[in-house]
Amino acid sequence: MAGQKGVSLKEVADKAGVSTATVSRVINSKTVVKGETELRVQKVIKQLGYRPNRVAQRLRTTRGASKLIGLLIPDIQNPFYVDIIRGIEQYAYAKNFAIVIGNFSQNEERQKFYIEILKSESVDAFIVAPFPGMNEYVKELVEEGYAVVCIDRGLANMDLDVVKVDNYQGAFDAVEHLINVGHTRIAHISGNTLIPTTIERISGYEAALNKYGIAIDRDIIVGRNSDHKSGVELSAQLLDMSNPPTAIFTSNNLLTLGALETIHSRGLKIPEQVAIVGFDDMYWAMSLNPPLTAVRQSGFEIGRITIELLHQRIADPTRPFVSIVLKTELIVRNSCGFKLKGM
Amino acid sequence: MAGQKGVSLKEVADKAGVSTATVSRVINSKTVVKGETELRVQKVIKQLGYRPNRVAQRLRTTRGASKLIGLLIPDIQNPFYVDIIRGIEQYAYAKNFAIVIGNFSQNEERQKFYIEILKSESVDAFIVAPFPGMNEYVKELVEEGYAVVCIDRGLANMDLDVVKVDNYQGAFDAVEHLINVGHTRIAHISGNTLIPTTIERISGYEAALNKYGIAIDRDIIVGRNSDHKSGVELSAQLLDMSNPPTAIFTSNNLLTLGALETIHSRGLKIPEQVAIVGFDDMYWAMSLNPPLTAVRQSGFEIGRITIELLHQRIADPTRPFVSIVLKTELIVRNSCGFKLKGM
DNA sequence: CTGAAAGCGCTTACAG
DNA sequence: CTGAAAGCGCTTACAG
Repeated sequence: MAGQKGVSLKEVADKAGVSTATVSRVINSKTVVKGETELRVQKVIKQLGYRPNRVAQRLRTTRGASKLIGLLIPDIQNPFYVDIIRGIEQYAYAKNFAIVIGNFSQNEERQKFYIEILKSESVDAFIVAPFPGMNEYVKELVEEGYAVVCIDRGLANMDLDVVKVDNYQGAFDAVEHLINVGHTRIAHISGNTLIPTTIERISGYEAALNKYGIAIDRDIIVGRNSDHKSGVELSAQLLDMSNPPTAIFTSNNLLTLGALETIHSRGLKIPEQVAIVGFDDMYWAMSLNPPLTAVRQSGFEIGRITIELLHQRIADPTRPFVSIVLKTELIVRNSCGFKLKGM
Repeated sequence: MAGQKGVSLKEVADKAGVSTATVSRVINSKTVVKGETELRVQKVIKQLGYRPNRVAQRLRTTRGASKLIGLLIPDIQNPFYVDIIRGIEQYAYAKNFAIVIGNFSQNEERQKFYIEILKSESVDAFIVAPFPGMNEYVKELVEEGYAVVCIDRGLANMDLDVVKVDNYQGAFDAVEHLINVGHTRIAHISGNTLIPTTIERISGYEAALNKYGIAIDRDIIVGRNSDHKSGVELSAQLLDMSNPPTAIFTSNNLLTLGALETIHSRGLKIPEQVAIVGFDDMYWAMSLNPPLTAVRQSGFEIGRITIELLHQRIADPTRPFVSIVLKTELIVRNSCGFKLKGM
């Protein structure tokens, strides 16, 4: 069980013939240390391969300096969040931050569980895509003085820094593309309407139809959850209509995959028999048949910006809240068809 | 920046009129505390909403009790590893363990970086899918007395607990299925041959061909890296041959996706013009067109078993090393075609 | 510029 | 069964 512990500050101090305070100073370089002393200490540090014990550091220092950030992710199976994690990590790597990930699997209870764990691990700050609705737990975090930045969506009951994407515009672009290519009967499979993101995408969808004078038909706007199963079932429901849509706009990647499964299982041709465009690009979207047309939101970029905001917030807790809204990009591949004559 | 710190042990002790030692005892319940005292302390704990500070606990306790496990993952974008993470997490959730993930992106330098970070975070133990080849860093970990369990592959230079899948048999089954269905000219896109897994899959491929008396043609066994790009390029190379294969067996999910991209971009029909079976199932494999036939290895199960082994190893560091080999399952969907007459 | 000392929040022999 | 005390490995006023 044992295993030798690492070299300690004290050992370095002894060997260098100085106090631990001095060694600590050269490591943190906050106060001035005489050049000669510093060199001597540095040498011993190198010699002994000394690495500060972060646990001890964290116990000692006040919040904001512990170099540990808690990351609360709704679903690690969703590639969108994986991209965000990668963006955050990139920065963490460079800045010697460590990240603890709590994957709460779209479960409020579990979100709470991870918040508790991460608190008792003394994280400096939290990055969270909050469980939808009134989120008392995340709200509490802020009230307790933690730096918090939200991704993908904010809180219903509190202002916060949030970095997200222009969901309205992204949805608008997708649907406009469908219209440009000749569709008029366009369905929308939306997600969990407790999530603001879902609502914004519905608005974008409706706005595009309005712009082109296409009446909105509530029968072909369907939604339940933002998951694969809903995609499978709702697309089936749509396709079963006596007057089925010729095109579907899906509100996220899981829904898209579900719809695709249904469409293929019925042997329907895309885009000839039914066109599809989805929110969220996937790195394997061109391996699909046909390659999928999709609204890309850069999770990586969201991650990068998020951690920058967090950094600022730790440095200045009084800075006003900001909302960063990134542009989406419509990636046109082959799942919507091409412009039809005369439309 | 501040934010009140949580309630401390001392506060609980004061309010309950006992020493901190006693409070600590009721929390860890290692020694006997008088029923009455215990009740009183429990009540105060509840009242104050006290939660032990894990950082302080970790600083104090010897290795093996800190409830923190380091997880070294080669590529968080690969859904196989995501499943493993989920399996591990499930258990962590139940046992009040916390997990720190280091995603080293197939980069040895970065693997080392994370090992250092995790060490200085005083993790109890490591779970690692080691960077291929002689892995001095992981070896060192073991020598320093950390509990280590490997996933997917072991170390070339040291015996260790490892949990993996029967790669040989999985590959064999895939290729045999291709043969049963009528193919004789079967190519193999393999991966990084430094990874034992890759080698085992090649063996399985060859064994299946041998069993049915099909000559092995080195020209159609191609391999470079285990990534998407290699899949795109190597499949193109195969398809460009004057005598191209009628079927391809790909060594992992990324390779499969890459090959699919090439096949679709050439407008080739699957399975009529080229059949494909891949190692690694993906949760969206049935959304592909056609739904992909694949060798499933349960990452979730691997994760679950891994953490159990780790638990045992922490409890008994002298237990002999074991290698757990899980079965794979061939999921037959529609990418290989059906039995042809007369074969 | 540097050291002695206190203390972060715990756990664990050692006494009693 | 319980408490006083030491100590895990650091950092940071406070003196000098």
